[in-house]
Formats: sequence, structure tokens, C-alpha cells
Amino acid sequence: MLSKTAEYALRAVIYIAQKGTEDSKLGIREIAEGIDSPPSFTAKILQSLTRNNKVVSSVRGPNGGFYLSDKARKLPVRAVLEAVNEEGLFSACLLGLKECSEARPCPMHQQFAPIRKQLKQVFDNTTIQQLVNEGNKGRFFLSH
Amino acid sequence: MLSKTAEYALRAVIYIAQKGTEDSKLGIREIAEGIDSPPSFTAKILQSLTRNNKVVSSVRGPNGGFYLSDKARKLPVRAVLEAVNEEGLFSACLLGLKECSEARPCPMHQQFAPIRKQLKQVFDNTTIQQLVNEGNKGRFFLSH
DNA sequence: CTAATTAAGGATATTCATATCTTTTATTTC
DNA sequence: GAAATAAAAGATATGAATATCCTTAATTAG
Repeated sequence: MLSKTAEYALRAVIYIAQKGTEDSKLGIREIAEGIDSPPSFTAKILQSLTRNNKVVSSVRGPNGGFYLSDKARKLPVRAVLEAVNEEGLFSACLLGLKECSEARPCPMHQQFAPIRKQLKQVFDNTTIQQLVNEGNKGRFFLSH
Repeated sequence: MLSKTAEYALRAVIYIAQKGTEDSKLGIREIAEGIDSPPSFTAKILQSLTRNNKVVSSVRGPNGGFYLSDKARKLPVRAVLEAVNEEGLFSACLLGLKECSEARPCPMHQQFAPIRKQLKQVFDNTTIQQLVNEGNKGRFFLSH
């Protein structure tokens, strides 16, 4: 469904938003451990999230690390997928056909259209903060 | 969303059902050309569809090739994904978490559950023949 | 200013999906 | 039975996603 990159990105952002603040930032090791992901690879992904888009904030040096601004917490979850170029999910043809469109629909288009629409809605209308609240209910990620 | 393997599998099955019959089977080259896919790779995928599952029928030798039995045409589209081991789509956690379940939902679980359910319904309740009928409306694949 | 810390960046390695090629087997036609 | 045809099967190659490592730059504390 999603690439590993997108999965780690989402998990990392939720984790950082959940456990980090501007005063108490999270290091890459803690994040990777918390979301059970490879540290170096996760670091690369976080670079995309701090650069391209402005989802995650970071500071180098002692007491440095990653955190999410209040503004970032209000971003739609979709912003995370944007940052890692995973937006094909919302537009690509299910059968992988270039020509597929509303005007020239592939055999699965009509059936799939409403699903894609819902998918879009979820990622557009859910904020990162909302996911954090969800996550806190289930206390999903490792704390330590 | 889907792997290339799954995309080619779906396209191939629809194409074969659309243009082939037991009396007039389709060769791998025609299929690959028709659905715009690499011939050898498509051949491998069709092997999965003739073996593991019994979606596609095949005959070797002169006038041999691939076709779909009437029975196969009534199979749910899901059977194609089964044959190529792409069923994770219906069960895997969106965030890639092993522990995720109704009892212990990840932060996106509640939002994603109805989408996954719909996805499942589409693949379960749509038959291959229905897709062929859809496809015939739009005459999507190359004919020659 | 120096040393320590931590993310950023660049280069490289590994793995798996994707893709190709060759040989074998089954089937048909003559 | 021999030759031709076409899929099955096996071996191998390629490429992109995944993953690691090493160096650089920024920041802080002393």
C-alpha cells in the first residue's frame, strides 16, 4: 500500500509530535527505536521532512533533535506523504495505466474512484495532532 | 498502491478474458503487447495464475495459449491478487505495524478501516467478467 | 576557543522486485 | 515418428527502494 519510506515517515512524525517538544527534542536514535525503524534510513527520511516540506523542525548540536511546531501539528497528514513524494496514491490508476481518467476510465476506475476519494479525504482532513490524540489512546509506540 | 506484478496480472487477466476463448487462445506476445507489459515478466506472472490458483487456463504447443474458462470468468477479482500474493492490501496495517489490530489499533486504524473494508468489497464482489464488460465500454486495451 | 554533540549530506552497500534469457516439456501437424 | 509451436521452468541480470557508513556543518557547554 505505502512504501517503507512513507510508513517510517508517518510513524516518525506521529512519534515526534507525541513525545517531543521544542524544549525537549528527540534524537534520531530514540525516534528510530520508538518506531522500530532503521536509524540511518529514518534520518534520511527526516531530512526530506525538514527540507522539502516544513513538517518537522530540527536543531543540531547538544540538546538538539527533532520536534514539531504547533503550526506543523495542524498540518494534514497528507503533508507527510507530499514530503516523501508518495502522492501517487491519490491519483495513479489502480491498474497502472497512464491513459486512465474520468473521461477514459480503466475497467476498475468506477469502482475505485470513491475509495480513492475517501482516502484523499482522510489524509486531507486529518491533522497530525489528531493522530497523536488517537495514538495516545492506544499508547502504541515504545516509550522509555 | 499495487505492485507491478499485481498490475500486470490484473491487466493480463482482463485482456485474456476480453479477447480470448477456449477456441481462440492468446499467445504471450499478443497479451504483453495488448496490455503494454514486458513479455517475459508477464509470462512468469501468468505462470502464477495458471498454477497456484486456477484463474487462467493454458495449453502448450501449436494453437496453444491462454484463455479463461467460463467458471474462471465468474471468479472475484480478488482471486487474481491471491494468485500473486498481494492480499496484504486487505489486512496489512497502513503504518506497517505488526501489532495493529481492532483490539490494539494504530493511530490511523479507525480512519482506514472503512476504506479497507470497501476495498475488500470491491475485489470480493466484482467478478472478472464484470471488469471485461466495463473494459468493453471503454475499449481500453490495444486490439490488432 | 575547544571539545562535545547532533543533524545534514554524500558515498556506498544490500536487498528485493522487476526483467530477461535459455532450456525443457507438452502439444499439434504432417 | 519428426518438425514446429508455444507455454513451463530455471538461471541470470538489472534497477530501484531500502539501508548503512563516513564526513561535514551547526550548535552548545565549558
